[in-house]
Amino acid sequence: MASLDRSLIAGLSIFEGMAAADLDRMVGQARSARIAKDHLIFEQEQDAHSFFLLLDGHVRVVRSTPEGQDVTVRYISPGELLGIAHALGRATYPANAIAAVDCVVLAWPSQLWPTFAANFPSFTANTYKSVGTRLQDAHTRVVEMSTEQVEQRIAHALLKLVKQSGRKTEEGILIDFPISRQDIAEMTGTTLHTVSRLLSAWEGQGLVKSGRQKVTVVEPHRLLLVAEGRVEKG
Amino acid sequence: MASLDRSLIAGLSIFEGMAAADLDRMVGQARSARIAKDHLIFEQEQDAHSFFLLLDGHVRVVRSTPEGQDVTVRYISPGELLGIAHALGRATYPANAIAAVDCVVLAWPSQLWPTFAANFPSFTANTYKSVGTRLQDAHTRVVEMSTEQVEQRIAHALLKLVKQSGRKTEEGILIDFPISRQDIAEMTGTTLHTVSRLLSAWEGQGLVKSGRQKVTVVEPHRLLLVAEGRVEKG
DNA sequence: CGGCCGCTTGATGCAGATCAAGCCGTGTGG
DNA sequence: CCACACGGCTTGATCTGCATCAAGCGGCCG
Repeated sequence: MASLDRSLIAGLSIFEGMAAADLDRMVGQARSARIAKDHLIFEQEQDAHSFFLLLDGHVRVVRSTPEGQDVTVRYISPGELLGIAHALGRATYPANAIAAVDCVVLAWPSQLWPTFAANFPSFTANTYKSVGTRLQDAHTRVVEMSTEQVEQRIAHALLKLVKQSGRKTEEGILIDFPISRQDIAEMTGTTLHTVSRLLSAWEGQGLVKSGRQKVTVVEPHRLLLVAEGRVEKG
Repeated sequence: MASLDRSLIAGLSIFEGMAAADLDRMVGQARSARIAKDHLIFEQEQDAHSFFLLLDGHVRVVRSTPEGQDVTVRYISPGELLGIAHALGRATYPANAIAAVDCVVLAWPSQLWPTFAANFPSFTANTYKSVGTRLQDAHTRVVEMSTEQVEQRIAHALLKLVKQSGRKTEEGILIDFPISRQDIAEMTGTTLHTVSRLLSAWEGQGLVKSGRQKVTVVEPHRLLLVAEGRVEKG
């Protein structure tokens, strides 16, 4: 294994406020791994042996129901933690984590968590702050599902993805990993058919451009109007 | 103010593992308050000056949308913390907290949180464990809203309330605080009309008994079958 | 005693799921 | 290097669960 170096992680906001020596100590206990596209990083219900930091790539976190329906909980971007079940008092992973593209992660054994929590207070505080954000996000999503039409939910989902992983191109802002109609449906509690129809309609109005596993938002501002339900349907 | 005593809080699971002296230290910095039914304990968007422990009563936590629709995030039972925005890196409360009945709370100024977090590690760990549970609950709710019919969601909601605040009576298990059709609708993303129709139907089948702001689950086991969608409609 | 709040119940409408059929681009194996 | 199979997408037709609209009831509280 190539030796790991604190330069991998210094500068990530989750490590903000940590001394260089402490960063070295953390990196020293990590192993790195590459995960090929479409492979699992961890699996729902399984023993939460490790927690992870995504260094490169994009990860989809999916909860599967007993009936076999999948619901996407969130997408993880580089610099974020995942699989921190132990920090939240759980012994198993609550969902599947799937590499949306080839990924690189750092992994620590879960039993190190208590030591890290005791010795690296800013890391701990930063982690819980991000857990707080996730809790807010989850509640926001419950509110959206309770009060908004499908059209608004899909618009909100695209805007969230754009904010999180948008890359500027000459056509607009591209969501920077492969994402299918089905994936968007699983984020918004609808079907790929409805997503397809709406994207087609929006493409007709010049709001977005999209293709096979690819979505570019051309007019974020007008899409936001749709998301907020402040637009009449043509 | 009557003097507060650690016997108020010793024995609550959130304080498990704490020394008596530390409990005294925490209680010593709290003030207690009574909140009359239907009054706000804290308000969405306002400065999160305090966090609270519910000693007695029941609290409804509600997010209001800009359009004025309300979504119930959760119900709080005695022994639970609420308003811990600061612990999650937020400066304002994310929702309204409304006393469902007359309540008694302990309140601590939010600026004490960092001290508590530094000095009372088991309290901190217990708190984050319960935050973890809330995050799981929120995700479960997103999954339910994405995959289940209204009928199943309402059944699940009633079973959750029964588990959390059920009181055995001769007729069945009573949800132990006033809860209206509208309240249940706000928990499940539906309308009071639909809730009313379903409760009437279930009453006809002997599954529940209900009246003005009152629901008793007569046959939890059969209601669970409904919740899991394993029952054909008569 | 009267008004209001919580509840019930019928009638109607519609957003979006489901059913169905076919297209296109891409990667693969012959 | 081509064919073809498969995965992702589109688009029409139909169906339906639940919201919405509408009206009225009853009991609790002031």
